[in-house]
Amino acid sequence: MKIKKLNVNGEGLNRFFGPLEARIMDLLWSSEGMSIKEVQTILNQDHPISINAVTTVMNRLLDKGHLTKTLVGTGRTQAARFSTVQSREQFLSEQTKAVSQGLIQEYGSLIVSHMIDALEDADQEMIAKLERKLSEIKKRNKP
Amino acid sequence: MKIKKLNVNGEGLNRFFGPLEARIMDLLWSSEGMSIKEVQTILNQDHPISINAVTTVMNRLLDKGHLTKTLVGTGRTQAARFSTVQSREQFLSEQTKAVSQGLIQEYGSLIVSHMIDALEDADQEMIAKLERKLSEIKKRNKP
DNA sequence: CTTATATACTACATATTGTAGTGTGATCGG
DNA sequence: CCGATCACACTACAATATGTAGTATATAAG
Repeated sequence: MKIKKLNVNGEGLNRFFGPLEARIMDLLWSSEGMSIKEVQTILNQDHPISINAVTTVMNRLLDKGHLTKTLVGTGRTQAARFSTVQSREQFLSEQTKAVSQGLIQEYGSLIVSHMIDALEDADQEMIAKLERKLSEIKKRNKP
Repeated sequence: MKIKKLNVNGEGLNRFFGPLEARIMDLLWSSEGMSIKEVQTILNQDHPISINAVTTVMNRLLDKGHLTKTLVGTGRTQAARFSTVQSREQFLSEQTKAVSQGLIQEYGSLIVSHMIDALEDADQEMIAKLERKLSEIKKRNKP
């Protein structure tokens, strides 16, 4: 359930998945589980996609441990529901944590500097949050 | 000269390059340029590697813009020197900056939190640096 | 029993990376 | 001056990841 490669470009889930994989995960995170057919129907509204393509990719996500499958009914009425294993929040948290830890360990102050630079253009909120966290750490480390 | 994928696992240059690519870049960054043969000779001391493998990978790094080639002499005495385009520092700075910016833009406070958590176990020095940077930003933003 | 449906299995295309075989041009030794 | 040798290029192949599609299977409806 851990991603190996991070797409440096690309937005949102595309950082962790291929384009089709990302759209599928997105749909499943926005629902309480869907059948392959349901996923295909929705994706097909954007641009034509075969049910086979969707099936393969969903099974791959299953193999990788990102999805689980629950069989409901049999045969023609069988509508296996695919659901995500982690919530979107859990997933993003886990992945970004792994990336963060790796980068900090590896590149330390270099990353911190860049992060700060990136923060300058960003939210005041975030900077405030950073300050609070910092003072927490200080309190904890040298009491 | 921008890396597309970041290997979430792996150490050092292996985050940005494949294993062989990384070893080659490392050698070239530790020298003032080397010929293919020189690189192969050194790599071959660790484990056997053909000059062809080295040649191909170095030419790929050339194609990607990570290396430059300067021809010296001709024929059998021709020893094309391959050198890095950027210094290791420039390269790492550029790449980590790209990654940082992307992550901050995309995941904002989530990344900040994880960074901070990762920092807790890390250097006091770095935390101090972070504080200084923070107060700089504050001064600049609300004077 | 035939057919439609939901899904699986298999196969193929592209990109990336590591590896190796063969080809080419030039110089050196005899 | 001709063949061996060297440095390098070009091409090809394997493995992996991802997107796509053809065919097969199981089952329920009629």
